[in-house]
This record gives sequence, structure tokens and C-alpha cells, in this order.
Amino acid sequence: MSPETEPLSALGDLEREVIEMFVRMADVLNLPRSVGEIYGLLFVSPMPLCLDDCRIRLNISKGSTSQGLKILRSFGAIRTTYLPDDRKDYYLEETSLRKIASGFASEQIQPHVHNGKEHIARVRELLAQHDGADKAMLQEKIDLLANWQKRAGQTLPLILKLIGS
Amino acid sequence: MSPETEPLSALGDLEREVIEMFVRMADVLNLPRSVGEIYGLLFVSPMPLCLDDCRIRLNISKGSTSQGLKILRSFGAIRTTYLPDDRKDYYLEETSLRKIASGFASEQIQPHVHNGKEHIARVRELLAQHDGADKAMLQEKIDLLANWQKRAGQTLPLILKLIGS
DNA sequence: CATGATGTTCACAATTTATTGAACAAACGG
DNA sequence: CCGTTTGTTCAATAAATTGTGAACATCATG
Repeated sequence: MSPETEPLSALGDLEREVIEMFVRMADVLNLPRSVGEIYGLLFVSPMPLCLDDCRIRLNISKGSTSQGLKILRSFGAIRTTYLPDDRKDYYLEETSLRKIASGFASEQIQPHVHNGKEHIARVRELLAQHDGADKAMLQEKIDLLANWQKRAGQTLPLILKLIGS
Repeated sequence: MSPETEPLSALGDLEREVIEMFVRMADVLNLPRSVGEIYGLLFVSPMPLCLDDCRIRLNISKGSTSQGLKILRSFGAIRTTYLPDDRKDYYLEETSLRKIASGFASEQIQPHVHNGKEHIARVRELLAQHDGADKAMLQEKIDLLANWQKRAGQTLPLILKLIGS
């Protein structure tokens, strides 16, 4: 009569709706759809789930499930729990937005920012060698670019502070 | 001898390097590569460029160029200038990070956030109809989700303030 | 009008990214 | 050791995204 809640049953309307929200978030964050699905499922689930629970309920492949769980672990969006007398890994969603955002920032965004710094250094070298009427203008532009870079780098940690606990 | 600076010549090392930075930024922001290329070219260029200048120097198609300029206009990353005695549109990069970020936020991010609100309302409806032992837990989870949504919505404008002028 | 210059659109092609599933560890218990 | 359970990896495939270029609109000018 009432909708199923066991991990191996099909998804109910409410679960599907919540999962869809996370699929959209995944899209905004440029993560594979399956990552959103898995996190969403764990989020609505009242109990920790193992790889096969996720795979079966979401009807996705073993490979995608394994990859998706790995990505979610990589920025701390999920945690592992060990159930007694069970060899399988069970997963639990992290519910602290700050922790997730922080993990995401340091794993998926910082690398780009860091890389950007090296790039600017390289551009500055090239500018030193450069001769021409436009040199002054280029100097200004590159300073502006470095300034953007700096502000972006400062803003990230600030956002995390603002997001609070 | 010294590198070319005329709009119709091939790209110099410095230009290529700067453009590559913007291509990477485009990637982070989930925009097509060509959009990054076009903005980068306008950014390093000492003078406004028209569609054909961009197309030829970047060696991309007319279609991509037209689309890319449209996207950049859509969130105010570039502006149009009119040169006397010339029917063509010339484009100039916007150099205010605040303006660009603000345009990007309202054009590319807000829609998702807005959509999210409707979604939560729908989930709440479904929860009202829902019976089961897990109802209390789901209520908490959905409240948490709504809270995230709210904080994300508040954080966006705050970021823009922090980015300053 | 006819012409040429400028810019947009859109079906198709090329490219990139995600998913699948089978082969491969690893580890446990008999 | 062997078979079973669990999870990972990766080459092949499928799906989604981006780029192309030709056809089309627009408009200023003679």
C-alpha cells in the first residue's frame, strides 16, 4: 500500500523528485549525472547503502556506480560506514554544506586557480621580451588579469566562511 | 621583426598565452572553448574587433564566432562600439570583473536557483501525501535542502559585493 | 531594385564526455 | 588452494556538446 522504503525496491515519486534536484545540481557543478543521482539517493535514504544498493535502485552500471562513489568520496560529499558482519562498504551522505563546498573547492577548483598563477608568470615573461607600441597597454591588461586571479583566490575561502557550518 | 599587432595577422606567443588562460576559465565556467578564445582575443587586443577579425585571427567558423559573441553579449562580458563610416559592429571587452560576474550570475546561474525553489515546493507536496516510518526523517532532510537552497541564493549576491568594483 | 557586405540560423559533422560491461584484482571463508 | 563476494579499471560504445558552413535574412548604397 504505502510506498516502499527498502533499498532494493524501485524508486518512489518523492525519491525520484529529490534525486532529480541533485542531478540538476550536478549539472551546474559540471559533474556527471550519475554522481548527482547517487548523492541524491543517499541523501533521501534513511539508511546507509552499499554499491549494489545504489546500482540496482538507480539502474546504472557497476562501473558508473564505482566511479560516482569515488568522485563523491574525493570531495567529501559522502562517508563510509562499516556495518558489523558485512564485508561491503556502506555509504552515508555528508550533510554539512560547508564541508562539501570546501571539499569541492579544494579538489575541483583550486587546481585551476593554482594553474592560473603559473600561467600569469609565463605571460609576464613573454611580455618582458615583447617590444611594440602596445607594450604599456598589455602591461595594464596583464596586471588586471593578475588582479582578477588574486580576487578569485581570495573570494573562494571567503565564500566558505559565509556558508557557515 | 617585432611581433605583429594588426588584427588580421596571425596570433603572437603572448596573445596565444593570454587566450589560453581565458579558454581555461571558459572551461571552469562551463562555456564553449570558442567563447573563451573570443573574449581572450578582445582582451589582449588594443582596439575593438569585428566578427570577421575574430573569426580570421582565431581561425574558427563564422557560426561559432557569431554564437560566441552572442553569449558574451548576453552576460555583458563585451560591449559594442560603433566606428564612424563602418557598418560593422565592433566589440570591446568589459574589464569590470564585478559587471561580468554579476551578468554571469544573473544569466547563467539564477535560472537554476529559481528552478530549484519550484522543485522544493513540489517535493514538499509529495511529502505531505507521504506516509511511513521515515516521514519525520524526510521532513528533516527536505528542510535541510531548502536551507541549502536559501544559503546558495543569499551567497551569490554577497559574492558580487565582495568582488567589489 | 540589384548588389555586396554583414550577421544569424540551423542541419549536419566532429569532438568530447559519460556509461557500459567484461576482465581483472583483492580478500575472505571454507 | 578454490570458489564467492566485493569493488576497480578500462576499452568500446553511447550520448551530449560544440563547431562548421551553406542557406538565409537585413540593410545600406548606387
